[in-house]
Amino acid sequence: MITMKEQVKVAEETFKVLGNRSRITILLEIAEGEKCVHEIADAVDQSFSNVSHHLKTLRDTRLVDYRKEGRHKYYRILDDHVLKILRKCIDHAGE
Amino acid sequence: MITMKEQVKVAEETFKVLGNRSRITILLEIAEGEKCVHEIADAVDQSFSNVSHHLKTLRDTRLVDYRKEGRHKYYRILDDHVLKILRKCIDHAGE
DNA sequence: AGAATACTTGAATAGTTATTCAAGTATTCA
DNA sequence: TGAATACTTGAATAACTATTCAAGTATTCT
Repeated sequence: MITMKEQVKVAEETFKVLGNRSRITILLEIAEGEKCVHEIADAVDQSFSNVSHHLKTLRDTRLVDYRKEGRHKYYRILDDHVLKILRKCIDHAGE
Repeated sequence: MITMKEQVKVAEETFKVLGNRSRITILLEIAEGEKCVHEIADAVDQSFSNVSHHLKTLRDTRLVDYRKEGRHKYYRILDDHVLKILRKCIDHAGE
């Protein structure tokens, strides 16, 4: 049984992760279809290394996942619910 | 017409505000019904001043609003949509 | 008017986070 | 095996954020 306090903590962490423009952009990019790291870095126009760091954050919070193929890692959304929340918030911003 | 980039920026700001345990707790507290600052401070067990600072952040992002009555300020939720998103995320955390 | 209550604000500081750079690992290809 | 590609990681640092403390404003009460 998870307590309310723990739930709030998890929610806080999720919002912290979403509260960053680079990570939002990365998530929206991956949501289009799985992409490898340099494709993501190109799309979001950020350094390779920085994107890799953000991907680690997104992995650690189980928002994304990847599939290894040769020397590439194809990232994809793992938490559809959080993606929905992200999209809702973006839509809400456009009112 | 608001651009996608601007929408992402607004969403980022909203998530930043939500990505803090004190502010989440304050929002949930106010959502129960309007409360004045010292009631909120008692309920969330934080210093008066700190709560006031957080309320400023919540006001600035138009998530809360207040009604003045004598020397009290009764705070209430202004953005129900964001409250819904918060609740969804908390519920999601409890799975 | 003066004291008390309710709240805000600004400055200081301690802690956190984002970004860059340089070095590391893993896999493929010649 | 060695070079190249794809990605990760750690350390350094710069920027940002949360919290506290002290001082400020506004309103009420006597």
